[in-house]
Amino acid sequence: MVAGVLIELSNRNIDRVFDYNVPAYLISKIKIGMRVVVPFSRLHLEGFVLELKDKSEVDNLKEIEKIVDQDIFLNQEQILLGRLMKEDTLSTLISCYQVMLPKALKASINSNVSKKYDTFYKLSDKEFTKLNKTQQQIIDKIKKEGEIKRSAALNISSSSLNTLLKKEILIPFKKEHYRLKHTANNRTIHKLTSEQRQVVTNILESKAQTHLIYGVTGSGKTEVYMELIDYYLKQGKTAIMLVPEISLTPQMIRRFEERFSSSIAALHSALSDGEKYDEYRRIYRGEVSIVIGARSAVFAPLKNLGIIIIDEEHSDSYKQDAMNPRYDTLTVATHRADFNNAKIVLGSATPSLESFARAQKNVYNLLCLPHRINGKNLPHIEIVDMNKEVKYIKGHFSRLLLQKIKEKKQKHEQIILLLNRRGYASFLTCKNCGYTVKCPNCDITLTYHKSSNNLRCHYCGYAEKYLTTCPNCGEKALNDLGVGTEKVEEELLDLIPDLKILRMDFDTTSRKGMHKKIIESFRKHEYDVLLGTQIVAKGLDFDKVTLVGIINADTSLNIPDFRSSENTFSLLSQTSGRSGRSKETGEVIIQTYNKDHYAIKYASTHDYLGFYNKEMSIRRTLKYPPYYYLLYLRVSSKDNNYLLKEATKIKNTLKNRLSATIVLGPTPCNIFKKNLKYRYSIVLKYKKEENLKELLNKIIDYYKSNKNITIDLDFNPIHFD
DNA sequence: AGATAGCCGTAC
DNA sequence: TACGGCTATCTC
Repeated sequence: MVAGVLIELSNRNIDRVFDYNVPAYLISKIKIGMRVVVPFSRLHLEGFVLELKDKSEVDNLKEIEKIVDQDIFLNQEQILLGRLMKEDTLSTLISCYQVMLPKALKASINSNVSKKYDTFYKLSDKEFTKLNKTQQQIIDKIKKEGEIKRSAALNISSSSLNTLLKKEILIPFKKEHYRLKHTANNRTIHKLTSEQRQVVTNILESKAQTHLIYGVTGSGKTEVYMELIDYYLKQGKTAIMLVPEISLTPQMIRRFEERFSSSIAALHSALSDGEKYDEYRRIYRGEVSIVIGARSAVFAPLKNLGIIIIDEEHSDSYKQDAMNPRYDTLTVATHRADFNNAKIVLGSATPSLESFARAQKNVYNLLCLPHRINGKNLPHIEIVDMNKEVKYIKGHFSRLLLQKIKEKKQKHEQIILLLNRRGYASFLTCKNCGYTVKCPNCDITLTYHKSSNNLRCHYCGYAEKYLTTCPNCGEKALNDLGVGTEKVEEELLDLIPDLKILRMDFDTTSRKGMHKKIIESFRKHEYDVLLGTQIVAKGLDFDKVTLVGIINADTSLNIPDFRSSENTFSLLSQTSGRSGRSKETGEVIIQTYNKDHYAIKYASTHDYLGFYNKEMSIRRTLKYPPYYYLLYLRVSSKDNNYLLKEATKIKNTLKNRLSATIVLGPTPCNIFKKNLKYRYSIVLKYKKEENLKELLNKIIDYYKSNKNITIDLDFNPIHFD
């Protein structure tokens, strides 16, 4: 027997099947989708078996060395999905398969991610007489429960236990235990409002594949999701529940565990490799029927999928853009829905323009939840014009915001403050000559990290010591111009000394489990204020929060990105939505220097539709999504002259061969130099272009052996750097 | 990715 | 003619 194996190296020259003989002793074991180790050139590499056949066209085949994992391998659906993803993204096929499996499964690192076991005891069939009281206790317990965990038996008596073991009355055995604990459920079911019920019924009765729930913050989307999932579980099907980031998972998991008796698995980046490994195997073995997780959970190998829910669908975390394959979660979900005949439900208070436009065109089924479930109105939003306030500003705070914070504290209510750090980093600039400290490898400003007191490059990891003297002019005038949550916390404490402030940002949440801790202690009202970056905008649900303050609404407006208005609108709306979710009506204060900007205006009146219409007209004029598709093509090389020459050649080829496409560039990338390589981008705008992928494949093929130039493709890009 | 074979220039 | 550097090719 011969196996066609796809090798783990992600290189376009070898992104195809290589044939190997299957040794006799593996013939009965080997299956398509299994990971195997094969000799390749002088290397021993892992690969996936994609074909099994009688003979090969090639002579002198080498042999498969071993099977990596007898139990976990790509199923038929995943094999197909990989091919579709390759077509979608033009990435290597191997990279598409690699994202589907947690990296802990890889043979080379498998050695330190092992299964964990507990020791249990059960009764042997040995006759026994004469037992003392504690021994009898142990025996009784085992008779009642069938088996007993070692730790439980030790609670009774270790010496009695040892005697029983010595007499071989008890036999020890090992049982795997999964690292992540999932708390038992209490079947808490909230009764749906009639509005929620209607949405559920509509989705279940509709023939559409994809549904968009446009529901204001606090409208109870999660209850709708759970009700839908419940329906499919009762049909014997399974469900995937996707959330944007880890920040949402603990809360979501808790609510799901309170409701469902079937087991739930969690998959997200905050899990250790071991935990991921365990969770993946639980899913694979069919021990769970609901998977909750971030982007990559869309690949969860659940069988008989009934529904995929994408919560906060506007979130940019659903696009993988830092690495190949640059896939889009919704596209993957659609392939899986096609395969399983499943439904997709998107939900958001601020749907992406792309999704809402599709809903308007009836490509998606549109459902609305216009009211909050607590019956209260959406919070009242007040805009503070910081231009007029300028004389009175203390630190970053206007008079109104400060006064409101004091007021709420007095009433024992809680406050969330958002420091909008999108497009805003902490960096050092010389007051004397204007010099900013940059990375020697990448053309970007180094970011100042207070915790480690050094300057770090965001892109390549380069770090250098914190400077005080300017290397350019020699003056002691280097200054930290960025604003971090630490600085704002200091300011606020100066102004209101007895305020209890809890910070939540990348630095405070990077340690494992910290995120959950912060949320829990704020929920217990151990603090008055939760001060954080974007992370506080999403999905958090605290009863006592009645004031949300947005310290600086503007920074994200200034990013050179066609989506900056949309992102700002959605950030403001989402953050505002954290206020007044329970008994009290909430308040929101937005501090801005651009009070007339439409994103801020529409956000302050909770007018999604108004924003949508305005933004759509701009997108139409400027030929941006959803009117046009975008492709971001980036070329990079260490040789700038050569690169520019080749980039121009590529641009001309595209321009000459594509009739219905707008070709822009080549332009130096926002990060012109990264990791010692220069970068240019070419942007394509198109609606329908039959030959696009064929042509792109030819271009990629032409350069695939050229080590001096790298081509990256990103369809429907989110970031342009 | 990493090894190798082929092709050029130039150094002695 | 011998060696180094560059590039294209190959790995079942």
